[in-house]
Amino acid sequence: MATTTPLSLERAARLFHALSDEKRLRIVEQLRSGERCVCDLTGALSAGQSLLSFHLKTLKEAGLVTDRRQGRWAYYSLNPQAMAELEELAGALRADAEQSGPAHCCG
Amino acid sequence: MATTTPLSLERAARLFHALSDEKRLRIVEQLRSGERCVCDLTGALSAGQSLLSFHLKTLKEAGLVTDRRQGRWAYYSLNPQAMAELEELAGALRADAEQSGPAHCCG
DNA sequence: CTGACGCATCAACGAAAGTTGATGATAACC
DNA sequence: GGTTATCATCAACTTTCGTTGATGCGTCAG
Repeated sequence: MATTTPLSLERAARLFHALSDEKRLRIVEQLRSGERCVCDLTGALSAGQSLLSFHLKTLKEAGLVTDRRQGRWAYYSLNPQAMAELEELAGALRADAEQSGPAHCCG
Repeated sequence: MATTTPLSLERAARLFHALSDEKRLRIVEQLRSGERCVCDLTGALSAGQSLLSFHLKTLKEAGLVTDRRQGRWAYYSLNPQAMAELEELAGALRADAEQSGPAHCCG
């Protein structure tokens, strides 16, 4: 069996928080099909450029996206490693196979 | 190929938000090994009873946990269905296999 | 019936997050 | 060199969230 990763709750909270906003999820949805520049995203989400920068920064600080500068454009794309980490995390939160019964309360 | 689920971003944001707090993650961690009453959790997290009720309500409203009343105790446990939904969601957010290339910006 | 226990709910507060508009930095175009 | 386009950053504001202590409700024990 694979040794379960340390499962840092602080890290987990950061990842989940970055995905806890609908606009950021829409950004991720856009990036699934490849990298996008900010101006593309403002169009797709019909949101202000300033707001997009804010959300992209949040996603970037969580490690979920990476950015690449080319000319005057900034291209953002998903970080596959972080997405894998997320999926692994979701699996790690599931209930144990062996339950410890209803248990005597406040023991 | 499997048809991708509707993937409601509103629902996804709700789930992720419920898990975006470290204390709530600690609650989930506790519940992985079976149901617990509130007084057990206050001990495990060394947090006030009022605060626990607040976080448990957040988790419950997101559908991640269920509660059962017995006598004067309230037992909380994980909702396996929601945990599965979470894992499925994490998988659905990964990048597509076929990328649409760097793309011409602002097309 | 009375008092103690377990829990939810409420009000109040401070902290953090989301939003908007303005400003500034860098790169391209004329 | 001056102008325009793309994007990041900042200040200011509003909303939401997390936290605490007090209050209320139901349940068990004496």
